[in-house]
Amino acid sequence: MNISEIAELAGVSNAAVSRYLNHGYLSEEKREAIRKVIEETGYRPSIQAQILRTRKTKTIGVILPRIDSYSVSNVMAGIDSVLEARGFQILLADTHNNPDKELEYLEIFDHQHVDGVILIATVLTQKHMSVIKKRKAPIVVVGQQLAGIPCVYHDDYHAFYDLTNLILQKGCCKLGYIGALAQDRAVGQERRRAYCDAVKDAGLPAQAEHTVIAEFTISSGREKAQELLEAYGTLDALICTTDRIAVGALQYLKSKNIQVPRQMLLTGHGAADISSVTAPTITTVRYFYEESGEEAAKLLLDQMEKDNIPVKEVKLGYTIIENESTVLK
Amino acid sequence: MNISEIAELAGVSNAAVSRYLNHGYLSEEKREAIRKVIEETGYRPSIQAQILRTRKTKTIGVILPRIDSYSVSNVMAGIDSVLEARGFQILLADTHNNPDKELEYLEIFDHQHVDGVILIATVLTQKHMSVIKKRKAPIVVVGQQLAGIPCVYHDDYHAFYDLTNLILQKGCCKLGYIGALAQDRAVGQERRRAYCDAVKDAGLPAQAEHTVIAEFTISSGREKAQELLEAYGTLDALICTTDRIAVGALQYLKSKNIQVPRQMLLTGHGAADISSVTAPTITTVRYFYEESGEEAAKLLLDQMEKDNIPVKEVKLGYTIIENESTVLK
DNA sequence: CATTTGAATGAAATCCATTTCATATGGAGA
DNA sequence: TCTCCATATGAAATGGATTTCATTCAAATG
Repeated sequence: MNISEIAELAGVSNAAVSRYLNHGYLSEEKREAIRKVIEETGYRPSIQAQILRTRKTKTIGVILPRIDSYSVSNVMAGIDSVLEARGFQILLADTHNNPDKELEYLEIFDHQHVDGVILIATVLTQKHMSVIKKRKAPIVVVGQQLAGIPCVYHDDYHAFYDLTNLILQKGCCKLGYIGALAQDRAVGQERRRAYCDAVKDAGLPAQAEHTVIAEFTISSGREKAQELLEAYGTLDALICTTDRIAVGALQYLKSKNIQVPRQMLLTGHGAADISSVTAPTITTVRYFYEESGEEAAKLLLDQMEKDNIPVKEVKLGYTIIENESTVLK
Repeated sequence: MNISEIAELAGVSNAAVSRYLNHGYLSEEKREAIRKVIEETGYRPSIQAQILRTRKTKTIGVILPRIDSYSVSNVMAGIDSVLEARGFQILLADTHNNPDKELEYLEIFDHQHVDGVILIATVLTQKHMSVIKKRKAPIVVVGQQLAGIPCVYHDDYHAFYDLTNLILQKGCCKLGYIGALAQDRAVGQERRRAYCDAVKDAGLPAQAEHTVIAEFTISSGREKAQELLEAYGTLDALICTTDRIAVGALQYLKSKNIQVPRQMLLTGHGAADISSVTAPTITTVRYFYEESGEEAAKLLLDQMEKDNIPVKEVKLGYTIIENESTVLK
């Protein structure tokens, strides 16, 4: 069943059928005749032929570090809900945390395939920058700020500045920070910078030294908490860059009989279930992952539909959720 | 840059270039000439044109209930790792728990788009069955057994039969079960059936009555635990169909000063972090989600590559992880 | 030596829609 | 009455590959 057969059955030309499908000039009689034939035959135009001709795939490529992550899968849910409603398909590219794969997929997607790309980024190298800037198809970056590129990111700096201040206001003066690798600018650099600025602004510059780097796991949190405490002696508050790390830290503190929050305050980040079920529950920061996905999808659609619009960089807020681990009774 | 231009530059016909790309008969000289021209021009054949002609998209559609779920995103990671390695792209369809959407996407994917479909299923209606059976393109169902359809599923029955027996062997005789809606055959029906069979086989048929249905949330677990205990009096063990529900139940028990495991044993399912960070930690069942995704992808590829192969139904095992909530000191 | 057989090749058909171009018609405006 | 314009229409070109078919030539087989 192709357009020619339909045309023949309806007694019109190919062009007429195409006009029917695309709402072009067409008399009422022909329109009706074609409608009838299509209904009877159940004809559906070949998407591939349409793509070949129009170069519009109605498909968006999403490149992400790993799908089985709380934040990423939530961003994805947001992206999907917007694109789905607009009739776009999603091509998924999971890089398994391999930054080279990101560039590879960008290249694959670029090569006549998708109408736009959303890149959920963690590490952005110099090479990324140049590749991204050179592309023609619309792109939106999620999770990292990238000057001059449309992006949606979280306010890591102020989230952690506020969080650190919250701790300082409780009277703590020997803080420690468990962070992440600096390669990840948002999570590794910005959060740490906020912690350091906050303690310095509070007149406690020495505290800015008390930082270690962990992986995003419970066991790493356990190890790094130990490392931190052994290196800098007893602290009175521990700020962790993720909930998982905070849970690991809590496990270590418990094993050493250090009471939270009585002897030490503790915070995490992410507002996953995990921080609300420990004893004590852990103070954390909520980001708006799903919303960031939605926002990114909208930004992308805007770029695709209108032309000559300004580059938008969207910074999303956060909510500090204070739980038992920072509340002194 | 299209194939004709390359052909002209290399002084050969279109067909020769196509043969070069597809490893057909070609003399060494022409091969080299074409190679050179392609290298110089950076030519890449149009994927869309290839698809139009060959009807092979090198794309697999994955339909799932929601991506922001622990189990689903892990299955997805498994699917991706296999397909990625074989050069397939993944088209994602998130139904947001709407079974009608599943059929819709199946239809969309069917309409000349993907080489195969993986359906991560929760609810399978009669309509699903008939639609699935009528399809021509290969399909694999994950998470539910479907006689006569290639599928990969977890051994829900034996997992919960074993788990219930584990509890019974500890001397418990007043059990309760918090399950899920029967629409979900694997999670709702099979697990409950296993619980009921186990208590009956142990000579405690009355316990089979002690069941309620919850949603997959912590708060629902809290409510339903209350409901169960208020309806049937004090029990000595509670079997929950997910870790989240178990965590909710634990919260309720704590609020009532019922000691776990001293006064009541408690189990969950899923082996997510959440069951390993509560106090006490909760005994749970691990499924092999990522492996199920991998297996499904392999099954699909098999179907696509070989013909006339038997329908395979793959049942994957489980591991019971005994934590503090069932260990009496 | 006659005859298969296999490798090598290009012209043309094919996949299936959209779009351009040329042409026709009826009505509005000058 | 003469333009001009919007509507209506189909033939043919287009997008860019793969595949069939016919043909050639050389080597292998009997």
